[in-house]
Parts: sequence; C-alpha cells; structure tokens
Amino acid sequence: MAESGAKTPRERYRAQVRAEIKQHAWEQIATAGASALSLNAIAKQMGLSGPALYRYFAGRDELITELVRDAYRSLADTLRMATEASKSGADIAALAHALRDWALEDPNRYFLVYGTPVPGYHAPDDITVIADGIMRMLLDACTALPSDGPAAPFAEHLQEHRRWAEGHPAPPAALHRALVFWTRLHGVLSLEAAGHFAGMGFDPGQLYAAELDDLRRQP
Amino acid sequence: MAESGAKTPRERYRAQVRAEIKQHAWEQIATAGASALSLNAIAKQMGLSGPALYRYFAGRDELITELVRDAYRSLADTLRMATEASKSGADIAALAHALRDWALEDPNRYFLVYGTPVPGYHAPDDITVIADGIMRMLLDACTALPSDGPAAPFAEHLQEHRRWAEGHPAPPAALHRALVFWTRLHGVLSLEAAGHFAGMGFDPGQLYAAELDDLRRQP
DNA sequence: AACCTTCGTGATAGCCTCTAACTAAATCTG
DNA sequence: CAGATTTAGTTAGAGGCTATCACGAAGGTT
Repeated sequence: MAESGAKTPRERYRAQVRAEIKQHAWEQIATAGASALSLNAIAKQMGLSGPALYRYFAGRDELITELVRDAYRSLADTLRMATEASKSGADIAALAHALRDWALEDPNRYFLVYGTPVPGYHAPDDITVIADGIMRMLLDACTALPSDGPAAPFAEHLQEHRRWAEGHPAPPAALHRALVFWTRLHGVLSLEAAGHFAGMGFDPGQLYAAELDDLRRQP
Repeated sequence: MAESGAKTPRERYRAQVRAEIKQHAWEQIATAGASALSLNAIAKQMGLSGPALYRYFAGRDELITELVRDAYRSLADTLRMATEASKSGADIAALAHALRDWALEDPNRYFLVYGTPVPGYHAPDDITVIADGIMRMLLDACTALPSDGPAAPFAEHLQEHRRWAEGHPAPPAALHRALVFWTRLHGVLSLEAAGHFAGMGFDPGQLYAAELDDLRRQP
C-alpha cells in the first residue's frame, strides 16, 4: 500500500512482503481489533518463523504506526474523492456520508484512528500532516456554507484560539461548525461502531442523518 | 468497592483482598490503559506470586468485567448525586457537568465504559441494567425540558422504535434529545480524552459548554 | 569467482495467562 | 479438643507473546 517506488528487485521483493504483512495485519485487526494483533501469528500465516518479520518492521509498534498511517491516508483519500465527486466541490453532506461509509466498512480501522489511544504513543509528524489535510477539507466545506445566525460565544473564543486553522481563511463561525461536525458525527459513529446502540431498536443511520441535517440547517 | 455484605472472617478477608486487587488494577489502568493490565504485575505489587490471584478472579477477563461493572456503577452514582443535588431534580446541565468531571477525572475509566470495545466481549446482564438506569436518568431530565420546535423526522422514527425506552413516559422529542445529548457530549469528551484536541489551541471545555448550551436551547 | 548485503533460521531471554499438584493454615464439626 | 475439610498460597510448567542474537543460506554486485 503506497510503497511502489521500487527499483531493484530486492526493493520490489521487500515492498511486496511488507505489503503482505500489512494485509494479514489488517485481517487480524478487522476480526479481533488492534490489541489482538500478533506478529507471531502473522509470521505463521505466511509460512515464516517469528523473528523473520523483524527484517521488515522494527517491532509491533512500528507495524501499528504504519497501519495507522495507512488508515489516515485511506480516510483522507476517501474524503477527497467524495468532495471531488460532489458538484459543489466542498460539500458537508458528501463528507459526512463518505465518513460514515468508511467507518462502518471496517470499524476497527476507524477505532485505530479515532478510538482509545495507547497512553505512551505519540503519532509521528507525517500523520499529523495527513490529519491536517482532513481538517482542511472539512474547513473548506464549512466555509462554503452560509452562516446567518448570531455568533455563539464559542465562536468568539475560536477567533483568538485558531492555531489549528492557521492560514485557513475560514471565519470563526466556520471553525465552530467544523469542530461540531467532527465531534457530533464522531459521537454517533463511535457509539454505533462500538455496539452501544445494539438492541436499542432504533436505526443509527437515521440518527446520523438527523445530526447531519441539523448541522446543515443551523448557524 | 461494594462487596461489603460479608459475615464470616473468611469472607471479610476475601472481599478485602479482592478490593485490594481491584485497587492496584485501577492504578495500572489509570496510568497505562486497560490493555496494559497485568495480573502478574498486580500479584508482585501485593507481594504474592502470580497464580495466587486466580483464587480471587477466574482470569483477566473476569477482573476487567468487574472493573467495567464498577465503572458503570461509579458513573451511575455520580449522575444520581448530580441530579439529587440539583434543585430542579432532573437537570440536563447538572448531568452534563457531572459526566464531564467524571470522564476527565480518569479518562481510561471512561474508555473502559465508552471506548473501543473488545470484539468478542459481551457485557453481562447486570451491567446493562446499570446502563439502563443511566439512560432512565437522562430520559427523566429530557422529559422535564420543554419541546417547542417542530418534530424532526427522526423523532417520528423513534415513536415506533423505542424499545430502549420501554415503559418510560418520555415523548419522542425527549427520546431524540436524550440520544443527541449522549452522542454529542460523548463526541467531545472522547476526542478530548483521547488527546485529539491537543495542540489545536482551543479550550475543549468551551466547546463542551457550547454543545450543552445548544442542547438546552434547541427543540 | 569472490564478495558483500540481505533474508530466514533456531536458540534464548523475559514477559504474559492460566492449570495442576502440593503444602500450610484456618475453619468447621463431632 | 481433635480430626476432617475447606481455603490460601506456593512452585512447576505448558503455551503464548515480543524481541535480540548468532549463524547459515541465499541473492545481487564487481
């Protein structure tokens, strides 16, 4: 996944094995979650013996970091596609639908990005760069929306605390809406993906749609 | 923690050791998250040798289940205190503030309840009973609120899909508001507790307050 | 053909969960 | 009180994991 700039046959082989390892890792994660990921088990599935994988990844942490990176990239690409497919270019509803589809396609991949963090872990810089790109798309979509209502007190706070939107021309109301888009949709998605709505009897998709509707209507 | 109905000295001792084990477990969870919980390490901290703990808990899973149960109970108690302390009895803002304080007091405890789930795991019945109790408090508070605006389409959906609120007199608009209360506040809290707002420069508390305000104002 | 880099191996250390067999202590019972 | 029984804790060990190391066996390079 994305390491295709190979020249020498050695590098080609190496890249292919790395990709195969990640493939098995994704299957494990999809079925049993990230905490159940085992280098040993992957090695056995590939007909290799344990330590062989350490030629390709420095350790479990590096593999997981790589998977997180890929997940972020996949999400960013998915959202980019969605905005490009939409005629208006930057469309909040298109983003929301793409986000939901992406999340439910593989809930554990969603949790890898937005789920319970590993206490010691700190994401490398290039991942935050991708995250910034996602935020920029969201800000674009929110800036394109008309903001008629009165300014909330929180929007005023954002006017002076917008380091995360540095360089983006979005007005405070758009910043507010971007944050609220993120937190509200994540609120529904994460509880749904975690199974907290199971057995309650209502359709989470309609709750998601209602929240999205609210997001579009409100200031 | 709640196993004090002991009579014989044997039961007293047993309950005390169980409590001590859980105490150490909470400390581990608070600092390193639930995935880092180690029976072995707890045993060593207590001056015991590994397998001794299996006299008190059938295994790691049972200990974690017990911790989840306690966490739910702690949250339910906290919210109950908050509603009782509030003069109006059932107050959405009191619930929201108590929830936030409880969550940030020990983020990993919050994640134990609302975070990334363990794929195979299914909560025992008595835990869902506690969760139902929490939902009932929330429904009470939402029923007490006036609902003036027009009914959302989702509220109509809830009218026929309210198994989770069976027996509660809340009207559909209140059900809708209860769900939205839950998902919106969880959206902010979980991202904040997971550190996703770190370095963004704004105050998550004000975003939380803004969401709460919106919740009270809107239909 | 000789060299050197890389891949995969088995061995090993050190964690972990969990079971089994055994000892010692506390409790219950006649 | 003395014997029988239950319970707490021990060590030993199986089997899993991450990770390091030293070694042989390939592969590409000159």
